Amino acid sequence: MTERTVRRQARGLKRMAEILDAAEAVIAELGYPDMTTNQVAARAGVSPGTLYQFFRNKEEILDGLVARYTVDRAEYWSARLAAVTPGIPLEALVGQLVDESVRFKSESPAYWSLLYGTATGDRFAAASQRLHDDVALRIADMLRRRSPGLPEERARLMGTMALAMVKAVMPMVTSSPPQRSAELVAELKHLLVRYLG
Amino acid sequence: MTERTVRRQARGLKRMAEILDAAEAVIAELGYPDMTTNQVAARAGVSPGTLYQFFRNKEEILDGLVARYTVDRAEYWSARLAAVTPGIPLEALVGQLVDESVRFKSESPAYWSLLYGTATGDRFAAASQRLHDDVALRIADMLRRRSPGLPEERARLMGTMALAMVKAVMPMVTSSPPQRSAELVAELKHLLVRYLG
DNA sequence: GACAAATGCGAGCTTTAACTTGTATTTCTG
DNA sequence: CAGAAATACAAGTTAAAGCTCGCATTTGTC
Repeated sequence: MTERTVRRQARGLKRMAEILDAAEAVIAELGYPDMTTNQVAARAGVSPGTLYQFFRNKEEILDGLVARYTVDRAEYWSARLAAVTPGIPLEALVGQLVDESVRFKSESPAYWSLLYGTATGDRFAAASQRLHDDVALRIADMLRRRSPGLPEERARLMGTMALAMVKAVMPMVTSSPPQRSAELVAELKHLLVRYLG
Repeated sequence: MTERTVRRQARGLKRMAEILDAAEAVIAELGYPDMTTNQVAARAGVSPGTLYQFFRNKEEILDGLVARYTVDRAEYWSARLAAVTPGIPLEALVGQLVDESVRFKSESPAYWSLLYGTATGDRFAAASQRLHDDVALRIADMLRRRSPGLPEERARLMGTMALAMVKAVMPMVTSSPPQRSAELVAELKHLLVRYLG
């Protein structure tokens, strides 16, 4: 009833990370809706009971993953942002960021799988919405660094749109043969340059 | 074993349409994964057994919906395509088509819910892939009508990209307050004009 | 070293949703 | 009209998946 907070030991925190790793792998393969908690437990090398020691239900696993991603991505984009020299040509900037997105997608397919969720339950939608807003804001920051005159409102809108473009093309990129894939990436860069320029 | 084909009577065809209507409504509310066949049957005013008289399993309902949509959309776009005068300014063309997409989306949310499926099982992905390709081809046709010099390959790529852009912005449009929604639509048109021009 | 709390197990409970089955009724065809 | 095929019903079966429970083991603290 009174919802005590549990004092986690080092072992417990490690287990939680292992369970999240397992969930990430399963989501990458099957997507969140088809992920089963027993699968995750088995993959993490623990029993179902142990899983529920750390996560009260399936949705809390999702929350944990999203939280971890958010932190990781914040660090990643901060580093990227700092490395951007203000005078870099737009072509080069877009080229780099798109390439990195493609690379990241192939490394962390679960992240994208979450980013697409729209019609899969409220909690799920809310989680991916948070991720989306976070990334869009970081893109807006970057744009304003490059063009200090850009109004904040406009930068946000452009960030949102740019992210939407990348999101839209990404699944086609990863599910196509290499040549078509390269075509799509090139076209996406071209599109973004025209839009942002 | 030998998979007989059933001779449908008029009543049966009508029932099938009613069941698909019900499925469409449920998908619009909950999405395909959370749709239950019992729900669909209840909404259609038939028993579960009757539903399974016409659809062997849940996926076949999806197939039926997609088939119906494909036919409907083919007719719709054919009519649109014929109405396009070759000399129309790009702004007007894009403006019209985006507006119509927005209107259609608010009328048939299930269609879009299907169009987004990526990580929800093979059959589902294949179905939305078919829808996607079909629409992209029709956009490519339209572009080549306007610009006869455009190579077919290039037109297809542009059609695919343009559809992806619309797809990407649409969920934000319908889940935002009217003012923001209008902003997003305007920005989408601007983006498409810059890209296609 | 002792006690409490955290961790761990895995069999099994419970619910839910896809689907079946047996039977009754309506419609088409000769 | 008669038989066959299609349509209709709803109670019931089944399997899967989320989650619980009782108990054993490990870890941290005094």
